[in-house]
Amino acid sequence: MTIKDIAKEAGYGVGTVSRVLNNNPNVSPQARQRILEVIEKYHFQPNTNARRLKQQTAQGIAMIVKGTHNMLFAQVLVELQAQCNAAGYSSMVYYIDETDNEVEQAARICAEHKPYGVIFLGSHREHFTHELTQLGVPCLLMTNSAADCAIENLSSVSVDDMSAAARMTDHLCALGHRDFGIIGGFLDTSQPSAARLSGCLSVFSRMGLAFEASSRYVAARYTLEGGYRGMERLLEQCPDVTAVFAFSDIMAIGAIRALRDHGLRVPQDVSVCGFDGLELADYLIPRLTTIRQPAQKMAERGVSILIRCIREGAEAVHELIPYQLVEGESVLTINNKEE
Amino acid sequence: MTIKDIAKEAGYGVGTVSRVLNNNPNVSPQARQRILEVIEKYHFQPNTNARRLKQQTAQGIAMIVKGTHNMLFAQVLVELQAQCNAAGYSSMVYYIDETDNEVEQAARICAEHKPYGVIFLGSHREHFTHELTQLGVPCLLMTNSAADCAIENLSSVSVDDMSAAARMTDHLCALGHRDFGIIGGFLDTSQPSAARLSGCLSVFSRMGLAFEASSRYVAARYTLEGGYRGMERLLEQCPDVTAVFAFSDIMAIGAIRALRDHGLRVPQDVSVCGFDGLELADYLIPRLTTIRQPAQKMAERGVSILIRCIREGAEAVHELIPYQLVEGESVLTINNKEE
DNA sequence: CTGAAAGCGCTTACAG
DNA sequence: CTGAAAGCGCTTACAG
Repeated sequence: MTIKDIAKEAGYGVGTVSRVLNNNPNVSPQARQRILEVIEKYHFQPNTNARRLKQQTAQGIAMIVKGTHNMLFAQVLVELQAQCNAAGYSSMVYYIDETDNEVEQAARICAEHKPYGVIFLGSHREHFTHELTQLGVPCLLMTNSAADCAIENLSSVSVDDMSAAARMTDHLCALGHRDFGIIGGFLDTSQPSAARLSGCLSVFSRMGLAFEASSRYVAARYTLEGGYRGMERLLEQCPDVTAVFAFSDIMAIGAIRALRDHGLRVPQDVSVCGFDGLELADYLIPRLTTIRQPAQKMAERGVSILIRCIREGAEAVHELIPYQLVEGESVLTINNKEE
Repeated sequence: MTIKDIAKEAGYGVGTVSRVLNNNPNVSPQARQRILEVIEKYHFQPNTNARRLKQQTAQGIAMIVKGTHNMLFAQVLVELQAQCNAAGYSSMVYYIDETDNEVEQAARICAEHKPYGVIFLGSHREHFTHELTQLGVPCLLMTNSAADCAIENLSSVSVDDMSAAARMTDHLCALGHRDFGIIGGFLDTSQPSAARLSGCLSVFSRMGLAFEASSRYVAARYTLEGGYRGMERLLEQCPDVTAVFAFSDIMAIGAIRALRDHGLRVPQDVSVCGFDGLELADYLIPRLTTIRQPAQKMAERGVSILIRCIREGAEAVHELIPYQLVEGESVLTINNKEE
């Protein structure tokens, strides 16, 4: 069933059928009505490939998400889609494997779907090379700064990871904590984890605190199980910790469960804080002390920046969004008896 | 940049270029090499629309997800994608608004992308009419039975909601509970909630228990906040409840937090159980007693069924997957002093 | 192994 | 307002 069949059945030419399909006003009411009838009768759907081939048209905004397990991404994604729709762009989500090269995948997706722009959620820094410019469309990295990539078509929106981690560390220190454990991502691949760790370290050094990273920083996946196992390793390697900083809320949940399974209570025995500020964090018992990355605000800024790049050919920008320290119930003041 | 430009630059015809693009063996090594060079030089990507227009080719399997907030869907989705990839199909995820008509959206998506098949996660039963057959491809509804829809191209894979809810209710009764509250979805739109409620009711009536649905069944959205507010309403309407059955784990988390905020502990004061069996349920404190819907198993069966329909034109089937009652720490035995 | 040509289903000036 | 025709970029028999 093609436009030709419709034309024949309706007794008009293909051009006229095409016009009614495209809401072109230059069609007589009776022609329109008759053609609409036939279209309805056969539930005709014009071939999009042919249509696009002619129109050379693009397709909204592609969102490439690395890993389906990240709840922060899920939250940001919802907001991104809402913002895109509000701005009149359709959006398309592509989940790719955590081990895939997102830039290669983006090239494939651009070739197939010709989006106006591409948004990345999650990234391995090493993949973001100048090859990205060959995509030929504006790109945006979410929740992760790409300022130091210096790729001309790549913008980014994120919180200042280093500063946020430092802020949380300061908070814990102010409450009397001195013996820290950290559960974060793998430093060679997770840029945000590296930034957050350096934020923590800067506070430690300012406070004159020793921090044996080899035993007190545990690298794990950003999952419940990662947090759980990471906490178990911390308990082995430095059972004296009074405060554990998990670099994601999900990891923090895993860590809290591990502590409980080892007979320790949060926050009475050990304080635990997270990072992300998921809605979930606010419903846990204890409510999680965490750094909130404002998903809606980030999405709003991200889409706005990307659209300026698309429509006006604006230059890439790297924007930092204010984070927020959320005080929950998972962190307690400590009286350091040793001091 | 088109195949024609490449052909000219390489000194061959477009046919030959097309052949190397498609790995057709009928190309001399030197032609292949030369053409590949030129392709590489310009980073040429063939136009997918043109390609598809010619090949009339389809595109893997479309997954239409209603609402981005459902964690069970997120889990199932991951498994579905893995299964599709393993079977050699690419997959594409389309999130649609909770208020959208998923069948209309599916029609649009089929017209645009011509998938081999469509998988629905989440549904309003009323939208699943015989219009679905006009999609012309096999469809599959996940986590929700479509047996009574009797649509010839629609299969489904789900647990037996009624039986699962009855099983959980039996379990609670066996532990001595008599005063129940239920937090579920809106019965007019959520088919699974209706089935689960009827499972509960069947046990109540078998046990000779009165259940005033108007006050003891609270309808809410399947969200943390829905669970929280639902629990608050239960506390108002029937403060005597000893056991609360939430029809999703996420709702259960919200309910537990609400109880805590009203000075009640779980499970010491009130028992709470969920439904879904998310990985998260196993990391909460207390671990959640829940019905596990085996995401991996369901995805495996779903994809296998859909592929048989696609490849062999097999008839739609409606398969029930065994659920599992997971005993966590959120439910306690009760001594009914009144008896 | 290669090229010229037809055709996929549509849109859009162009001429009427 | 309408139709005939060109052409979007590719693939694929067909003939050599």
